Amino acid sequence: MMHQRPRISDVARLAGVSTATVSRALSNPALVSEETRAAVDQAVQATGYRINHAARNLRHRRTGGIVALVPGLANPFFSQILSGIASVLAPAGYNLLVADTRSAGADTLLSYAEPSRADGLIVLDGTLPAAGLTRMPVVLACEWVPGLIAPRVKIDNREAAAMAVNHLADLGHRRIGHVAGPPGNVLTEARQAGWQEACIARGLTPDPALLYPGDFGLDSGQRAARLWLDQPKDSRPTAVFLASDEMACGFIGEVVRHGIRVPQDLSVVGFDDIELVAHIAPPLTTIRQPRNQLGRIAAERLLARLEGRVDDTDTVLPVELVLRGSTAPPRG
Amino acid sequence: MMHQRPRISDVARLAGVSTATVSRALSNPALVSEETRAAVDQAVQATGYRINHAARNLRHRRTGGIVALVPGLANPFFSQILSGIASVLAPAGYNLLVADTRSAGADTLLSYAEPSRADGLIVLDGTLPAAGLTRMPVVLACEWVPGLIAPRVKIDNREAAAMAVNHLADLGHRRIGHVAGPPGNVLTEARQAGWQEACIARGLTPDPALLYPGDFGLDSGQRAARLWLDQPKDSRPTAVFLASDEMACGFIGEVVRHGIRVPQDLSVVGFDDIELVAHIAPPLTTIRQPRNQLGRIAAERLLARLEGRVDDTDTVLPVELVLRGSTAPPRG
DNA sequence: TCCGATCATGTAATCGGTTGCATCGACGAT
DNA sequence: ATCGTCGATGCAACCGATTACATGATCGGA
Repeated sequence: MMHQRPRISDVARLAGVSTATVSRALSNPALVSEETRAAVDQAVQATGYRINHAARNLRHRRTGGIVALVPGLANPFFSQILSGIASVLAPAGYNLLVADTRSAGADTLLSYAEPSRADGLIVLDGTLPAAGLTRMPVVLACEWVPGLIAPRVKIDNREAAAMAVNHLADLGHRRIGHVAGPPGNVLTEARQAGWQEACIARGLTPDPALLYPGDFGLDSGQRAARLWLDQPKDSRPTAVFLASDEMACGFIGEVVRHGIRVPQDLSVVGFDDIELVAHIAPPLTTIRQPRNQLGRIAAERLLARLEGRVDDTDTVLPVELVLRGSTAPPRG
Repeated sequence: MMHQRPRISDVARLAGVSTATVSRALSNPALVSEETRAAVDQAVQATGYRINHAARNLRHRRTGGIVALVPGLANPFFSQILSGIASVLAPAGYNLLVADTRSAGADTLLSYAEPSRADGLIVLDGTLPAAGLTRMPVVLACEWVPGLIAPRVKIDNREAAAMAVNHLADLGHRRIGHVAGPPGNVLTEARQAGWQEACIARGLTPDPALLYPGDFGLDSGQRAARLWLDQPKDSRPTAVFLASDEMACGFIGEVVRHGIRVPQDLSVVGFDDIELVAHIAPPLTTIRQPRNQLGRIAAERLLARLEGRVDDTDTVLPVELVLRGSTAPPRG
């Protein structure tokens, strides 16, 4: 009678060889003779043997897992990056472990950065403490932790913001507002700086009255819209660049509800190009980030690092201004 | 000079006890004396010892991981369920492994259902073969595999569809269309059946001309809209119930682009209540699914199963019809 | 004073593969 | 005929923690 699950020694006994030979036949077939290989294969079939990963990993001193630290799993923006990551890791034989940095305590998170839990880390959250992340190979994707030396895969957020502003300025807008991301976020800072610099470069004033707080979420876009609606008509911006598409949706939804027409009365540019915004009314003009590719490249660079190819350079992916229906020249 | 990472024997030597005592002090402190515990704690501090999970798991014959099989990680619908799952698993000390059933071969997927890779499985994809999934504890969430005996956490899709139809019928609509999900999907079938039955119950005819193919995706909503636009004005439905919010967005975007006004010319009801649809113009009337809760409960039931509490009943969560701006009485 | 119960701790087997080293036979070269 | 080489395989020591069992100390009770 067979015990629980068959072990390698069960296969060895049935094939009439040692466990060492079975192991070699399975993981490096070139090392064993043709006949032995056949005998082992048949014994594996007969017993229904499946390898025990825990045992193999213990011996190999690796886990076969990669952790992705995500600030908000429910966020469609990050899930598309995750999708890119998964599409690279799965074929490479790695497990993708996902941890939400929002719903876990700091100690829990750091426990993911242990070599016995995962072989590497992909960090999508720039607000984590750099200290805890140095114990294993790390790649930063999209966001990044200031002070942490590790390869980054990202876009040029400053330049991207400038593209948005330039587009609006080209249309003739002179007062271009900005709804920023959450305070302290590296993306927030880069995009806001890009907005400021581009305004100045075009001879426009990035007045504080044109800057609205936000946090990338839908509701904060709505709140920004209320602030905009409360401003006197002749001093409020005729165009707004928002640091995320979600905020842009919240913003447009709110102003439209108050009778404002987009783009006739107000032009709006978003950021990210999440799938949905091509289909809302009006379709959103936005900056497209190659999210899937971003995830894929981050994963590839981490794998390269695990194979010993160390390369601390940053990868900067190109963005694209997608012109749709939410922008037009100002009235008058 | 310390070797690589400190092992339990390093701690033992420093504390002047055996490895067994260290193990006990760490995992079951009640078993050791006060002084020993203090000595061990101090030695742990001094060495910076962290447990090796692979070794512990090998001995315990468990992995500490739960796999979620997701059809399309990038889909915001699923990522919210994942978020619920993660919020339960992390505090319980389990790793969440995510695998995208779309981007992996069948053999790869089945390899996730091995006891040495994970302790349990949460299946969000109803199109998987039941055969491979029986090797470990499974819970089905949202979608389910027909023929697979395992607890299901889901909503009453028939009833939910009926709620949508009844709402439209109450408004006075007599021709109510339906854009279905992908063929063969269990949700597609249940929702379509609910639409049919409710129509009949209200004395309406679920004419085949009122039924449009779809696949839950944005584009298929757009395609359905083109079909609708091509129909003669006096025979096309005055209201459409779509099996997903994404399709509803694609549908509305397309008809609005052709000068149709929602809800004046056409009423639209979606399904899911993904976050964004509250903010588009017009805000979408839809069926809300408690996605986060769905994930949480699925995870809790799996954990219960892992602790030996077997319970094969289904959990049916309540849905809610959310009234917004995309529905109104028909003209005339 | 002696015995059994109780508590703290150590010894060593165990979880299940992997792999360095040794062994052995066959074969080509000298 | 002899030696060196090479290919195939087995032996046994790992990887690092857990835990059944054994041991020894302590203590209360007879």
